Parts: sequence; structure tokens; C-alpha cells
Amino acid sequence: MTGSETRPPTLEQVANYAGVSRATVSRVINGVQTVDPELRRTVERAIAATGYVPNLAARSLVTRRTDSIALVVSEPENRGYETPFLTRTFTDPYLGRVTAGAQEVLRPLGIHLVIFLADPPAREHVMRYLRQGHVDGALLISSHVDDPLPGQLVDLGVPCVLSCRPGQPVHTSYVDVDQRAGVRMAVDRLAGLGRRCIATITGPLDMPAAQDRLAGFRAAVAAHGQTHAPYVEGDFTRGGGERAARALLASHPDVDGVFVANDLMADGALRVIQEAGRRVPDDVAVIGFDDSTAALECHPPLSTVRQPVEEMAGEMAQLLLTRIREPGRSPRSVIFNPELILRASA
Amino acid sequence: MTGSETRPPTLEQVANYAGVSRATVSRVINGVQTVDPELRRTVERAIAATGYVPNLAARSLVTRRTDSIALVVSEPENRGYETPFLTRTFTDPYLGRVTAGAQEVLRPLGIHLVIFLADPPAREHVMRYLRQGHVDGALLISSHVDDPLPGQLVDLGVPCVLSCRPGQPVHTSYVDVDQRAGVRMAVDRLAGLGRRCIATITGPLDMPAAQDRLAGFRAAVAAHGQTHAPYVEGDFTRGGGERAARALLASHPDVDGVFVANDLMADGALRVIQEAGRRVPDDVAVIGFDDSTAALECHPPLSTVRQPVEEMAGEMAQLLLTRIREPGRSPRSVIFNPELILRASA
DNA sequence: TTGAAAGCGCTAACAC
DNA sequence: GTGTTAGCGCTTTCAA
Repeated sequence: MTGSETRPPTLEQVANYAGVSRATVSRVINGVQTVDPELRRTVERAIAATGYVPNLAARSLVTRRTDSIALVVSEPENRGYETPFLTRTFTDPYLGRVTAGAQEVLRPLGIHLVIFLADPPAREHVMRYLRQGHVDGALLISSHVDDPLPGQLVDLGVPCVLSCRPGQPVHTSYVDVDQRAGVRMAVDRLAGLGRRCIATITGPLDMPAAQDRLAGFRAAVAAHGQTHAPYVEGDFTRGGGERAARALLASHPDVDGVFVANDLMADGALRVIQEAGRRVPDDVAVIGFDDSTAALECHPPLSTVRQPVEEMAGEMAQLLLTRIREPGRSPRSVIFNPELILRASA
Repeated sequence: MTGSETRPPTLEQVANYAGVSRATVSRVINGVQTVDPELRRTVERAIAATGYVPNLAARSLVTRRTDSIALVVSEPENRGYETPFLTRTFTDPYLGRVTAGAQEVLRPLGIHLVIFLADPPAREHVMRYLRQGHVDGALLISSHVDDPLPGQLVDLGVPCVLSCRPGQPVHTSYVDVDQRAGVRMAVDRLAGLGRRCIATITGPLDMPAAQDRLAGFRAAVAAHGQTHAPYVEGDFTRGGGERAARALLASHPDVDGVFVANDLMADGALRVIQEAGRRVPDDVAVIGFDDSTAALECHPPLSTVRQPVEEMAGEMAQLLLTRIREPGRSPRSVIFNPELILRASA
């Protein structure tokens, strides 16, 4: 109530108040069953009366657990995207879905999820935070082939799980969607619609996910007998999608089908394609990737390859928890199946 | 390197290795100047050799500081917005700007910024995290009038700074922009362009910021002799802006100027207005609020009221730091000046 | 079922 | 300038 110069109550004070030992209070707090129900009630009253809150530092000093895990979004270095890292991160629905999925499994277990953004100026800080034992482990959203963070954390002994296939081999678990299968579905659909000149707008090609989708695209169009596989590299942002679509329209005016490597870019592409006077899907059919909220906000609503991001994040959390509990076990990775969601754009 | 069943090295081990006392190692680690340079070097070698990392729990048990502060985004309860909380939060460039601004002042001081999302299922968790002394204080992004979180945290003695005028009086500092002055600039511009039927799309009217902007709008149009102040309530999302614009066009077909309470909604409104066959700015002039990255991605680029969010977040961090250092001092609040940014939409 | 006592790893007086 | 020592608040054997 008043300006708090006084220290918060300790276990000891609660024990004195209740007339029992520290050990007993500790047992009550931690829900140990072997406590006389009556005593338990006494202690609980004492806790309420004193307004006691356990001191986390003291607890984790002895238990060596913090009951919190980090969600780290990493970017290895500034690579001159138009849009800065933080803006990109907080503008893409992806991170919100990951958070939701991870919370879903962590919360019932009483485990806190703390979010960190590790762009170049902050990454050392974040590394230090993780090393110092502030958290029990980390979910890593690292999307660049040459990101050293995953390897560094593993070497440091911080339990980790990655959000997609790592660019370089790392001794840890990851979760991913079957990228090539997803792209295949999209291209099959476009071809099924009779499109003869199918192109793609890719993500940054230094990201494994973008590479996988491009490789999948090439294989898929080849399977349909299309001899060339036109593509323009984008950056996974809405603005990048606009720029890429403009370039694509200029270089391949005859394009009649586009697979765009994520929904945000697809939204931008849709705008540009229609401003150029082409009808969607009649003149140009468009399919995105993700099935994020952005897909529904597109005009027309976007057909897209669904990635079960929330489930995938939940699985990441699960994998991390077992990794924390059994550090000896060898890493397992889990691949999810994509699904084609048909709306109006293709 | 190998599976780490062994405990990490402690201060004591480093001391033994270097042949000095724990105190000396501690001094070196904490950069205390009164250490013989030679000894310092010896200790540093020992630290490197053992791979020592300070145990944070132990340290903060005695220092009562954690050198980390929380950025908490709060929403009091699920109020049936179309878009769920996490999606809204991770889709709006606002949070990225806040993070960037806060990091800017915190990082040089070696203070970690950890992000928490406190929607209804998570809020109890977050409260517990903050009470338990995991952080030294909190930057609170709480935008609803009836959000109890600020009051609760203050009562608990957690040092806080709010991101805008609180809905209910709370004994703590906040930072805000002069909302009414900002809206005034926008309306003056619209009126200066000769617009006679100026309307507004508001934010959720249970948010102080939205209320202030609507109040400012009413005052401003009245000052220009417009007798009515048409408005439609939006939700600060792109999709909400579209819905609101459709409603506005239906109810006030003669509208020729719109002040939209944030850029994201303005983007949606722009789309709808133009799809309805009106030209921007010729038929309908549009001005947004924020000057976020979304403003630049609009078609046409959006004229908007700039809010210096990064600076404001930096100031929040500053206020919080002094509050942590001098808990006795009475709270100060800081109001920033907005600025009108003219682009193509008005 | 409960209590006593021994630390967890670190910092901060206080002597030397 | 350096070492000794006494805790910080908690959990966890081990006895009782």
C-alpha cells in the first residue's frame, strides 16, 4: 500500500506466524501431500495474512529450474531487407500463432513463456540471458541458413528446439512442415486449373524454408511438363510481395498462375496484379502459403497451403520439455503435413 | 561439448583455479576497479579456462536486482473482437516500435527486455512472474479503460510505467502523445482542403486513446463549423477499417474527408473507398494516425499524424529506471507532441 | 508427519 | 588491494 521500503515476507516469517517450521511451509507451498490437513490450513492462512510470495531466485538457486522457457526469434545479421527486423517480426501473424501454440501446452504446466528478439544488436544480450540460467530451455525461431545461434546455444548446453530444418546440421530437435509436399499441392491445383505459365515468388533464398519451397516448386512444375520455372525472390513481407509481383509481371507478362511462398507477399502480389488490370483468378490464379489471418483479409480471399503453426509450436514445446527432462535422449524431429485450402484466388 | 550431466563451474572453482579468493573473482566479474591489473588478468584467464558463467539466481538472491525488465502487453478480457488478441498484437507494427525504442535505452545499460503477452488465459501467470521478482519492473502496454492490471501491479509494489493515459487513476507514471492536438492537425488539414463532410473511424471506444481521439475529433470539426461529427467505431485492425469504411460509406455517402484513428484501419478504409469507385484524395481525403510502416504501404501513401512511438518507449524505460532506483519519488508523466506527415492521401 | 540443519552460488561488509 | 565471513531465501536430506 505505502511506499515499500520494507522487504517482502519470507518463508521464515510465514513459518513463525503459523508456528511451524520452514520445511512445513515449503511443503505446503509446493503441494507436497504428506502434510496434516489442519496444519496445511493454518499455513495457508498465514500465507494469506502475510501476503507471502516465494522468492524465485532463492528457489531456483537450489532446484536449478526456473519454470520458464524462452521463445527466441533470431536473425543473424542485418542483410539489408527493406523492412527492419522488428517491424517484420511484429507485422507477420506468424509469431502470434507460434506464441499461442506454445502457451497452450506450457501454461497448464505452470511454465512461463518469455519472448526475446535477437537481432544483431540484441543477440549477445539474449545469449547471456540464456546462458545465465534464466530459463530452462529455448524455442528457437531461426530462419537463416547461416545463423550461428542454434549451434552456439547447443554448445553451451542450453536445451533447444528449432522451428524448422536448420541450415547447418545441429545436434537438436526441430519441427517442420513438409514444404515440398505443400508446394506440390499448390502447383497441382494451378495446373489443374489449366495454367500453362506458372511462376513463383520466393522468400529470401538464404532461408531453408524458402529454399525448400523453391526446390519443391521446380520439381512440381517439371512434373507437369513446364520446362522453365520462373521465379522472383521476395522477402516474406507485404511490400516485398508487391515489388516481386511487379518484377514478375514485367519479366513474364504471360504468367497465368503464381505460387507465392507466404500469405503476406501474396496479399501484396494480389494488389499489384489487379492494379495492373488482370483479374484474379481468371487471368492470374494465385496461391499462398501459411494460411495465416492475412489470407482471409486478401481481396479476393486467398487460396493457400495451410501450415498448422499452432500445433507445430505446441509440439516444439513438448519436445523441449522432454529434452529438458531427459538431456541424454537423442533429438527427435517432427514433420507435419500441409493442407491445401481453397478460397477465391485459385 | 559432451552431454552435460556435470554442473557448470562456480565462482569458487574459478577462484581455486586462479589461486585467489572468491571475493577477488567476484570483483573482476563485476568490474570493480580496485584490483591489481596482473591479478585481474590471471582471473580472466581462469574464467576463460573454466568456461565460467555467473549464476544469476545466486546473484540476484543477494543483490535483489535481476537487471531485466518486462514489457507486458495486456488485455483485460476477451471482448469479442473479430481478430484474437495475439493476432492483433503481432500484426500491428506498434509493438515492434515500442520494443525498438525501449531496447535502445536498456541495452547499453546491460538490462534485458523480456516480452509478455497477458491476455486473459495468461494474465495470472504473468502476474505471478512479475510478483516473484523475476524482473525489476514493467513497461505496461495496457490500452483498456477497465484493465485492472496496472492497479494490481502498483499495489503489489512492482514498479511500472504505462504507455498511455490510464483509464482509471493509478499511482504511477505514464507516457502519452497529445492526442487531441494530433487529431486537430488532421482535421485542420482536411478542412483546409475544403472538405465539408468530415467523418472519423474510431478505435475501440473502451480504450482511452480511442476516446481521446474521438473527443478531439468532435472538438476539431466543431471549431470548423461542422455541426455533426459522424463516426463509426473500428477495432484498430486492417479488417476492422474495411468494415467501418463500408458502414461509413453506406450511412454517409456524401463524406469527403475521413480521419482514421490509426494507420492500419486507414489502409483497410483506403481499399474499400477505392473499390467503391471513389478517388483518393480527390473524392475522399483520408488521414491516419501513428505514422507506422503501414502508412507507407498504403495505396496511395497515407497522410498521417505521427506519434514518436520509439522515443516514447525510450522515455518509458527511462522513467521506469528512475522509479526503480528511487521508489520514493512521486510519479511523473510525459506528453509528446504529434506531427502531421503529409503524403498522397490528403 | 514434522523439524533441524546443511547447503545452493553469490555479494558485501569488514578486517588485514 | 585482498581475503574472511556472514548471510540472501529457499529446498531437501536426515532424524525424530
